[in-house]
Amino acid sequence: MESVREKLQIFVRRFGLLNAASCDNCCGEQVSMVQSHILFEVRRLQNPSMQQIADALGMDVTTFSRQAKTLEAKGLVSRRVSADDRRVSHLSLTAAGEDVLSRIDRYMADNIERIFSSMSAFEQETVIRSLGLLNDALATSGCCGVSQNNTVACCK
Amino acid sequence: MESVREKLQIFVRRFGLLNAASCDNCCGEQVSMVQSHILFEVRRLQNPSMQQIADALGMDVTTFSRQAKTLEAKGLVSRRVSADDRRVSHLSLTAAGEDVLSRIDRYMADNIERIFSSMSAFEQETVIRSLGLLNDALATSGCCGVSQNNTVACCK
DNA sequence: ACCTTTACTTGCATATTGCAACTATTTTTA
DNA sequence: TAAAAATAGTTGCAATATGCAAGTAAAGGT
Repeated sequence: MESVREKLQIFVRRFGLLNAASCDNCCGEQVSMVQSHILFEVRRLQNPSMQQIADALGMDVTTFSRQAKTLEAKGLVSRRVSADDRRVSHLSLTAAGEDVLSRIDRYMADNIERIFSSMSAFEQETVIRSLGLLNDALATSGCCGVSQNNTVACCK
Repeated sequence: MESVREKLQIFVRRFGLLNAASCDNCCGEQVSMVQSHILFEVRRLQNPSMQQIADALGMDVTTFSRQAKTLEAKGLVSRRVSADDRRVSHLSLTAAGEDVLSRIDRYMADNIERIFSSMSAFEQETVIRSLGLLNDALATSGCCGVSQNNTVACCK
């Protein structure tokens, strides 16, 4: 029998690969997979600081700093120093950045649609509800991305 | 409203982080995250060839070759040349490898239990069934890990 | 004013990755 | 059956990603 862990592991891996394929196929050399995750989060959390994004992605701020610089150089994000606190920089998508991200969106949406198309309407709804449940449970349990000092890395 | 894509993306990222934490927390310097995925697959596909594992993980064979060498050097997997075809090497877990993997298993199982504990029995069952549905749908759709030449990378 | 904390950046050393090119072993084919 | 093509896996190499330690600069606390 397949364990829950196994199901999760395999699902996550497959979706990760889909994600990678998405970067490759619709914006080729433009962005790497981490970079597409960054674009995704910049849009999701509106006007986030560097630290916020790094936390959301569970990545080291120093690594993030460099990736942000790269994305800025590519003209996909822009940076604005906060008026309140001049230490913090807020990132936002440029028009080009939004464009890249929406191409990725479209690719993912197509694939998700194809994936879901093999299910009945009822199944689809069940699956979507389950994903919501899982996300809530993950956020509540606070056990993802917990580092040794017990700081939660990602579950905002 | 949160889109399905958003739900999936976030869930996958969180689980990925949990996975990373799992490597860190229970076998620290021992194995990286990709390496734990490799151990996982070596066990799952019994006596797989190099190519098979690389395919399952959607990774380049050359990268895999090096990772395999590292894991062998660490004494976590062992390699046996096939009798049928002396080009292929089959990998298997050593006792040490099984040990590491089962520590990761335990860590993951604990976390998964904690995550699921906030749900009702009914919800748990729904979620687990949904994961099965999703995996089947992903495998059927053949859209994960499809590279430019249309070869499916992972959905065996 | 001084000390501490916070946000972010850089130096450095290491690890990961993919492509092209290589060896070794089948398999095909002419 | 000998030569050609395909397959499994390995290296060279150059690019990229990563994390830690140490730095700068700006707030905040006392």
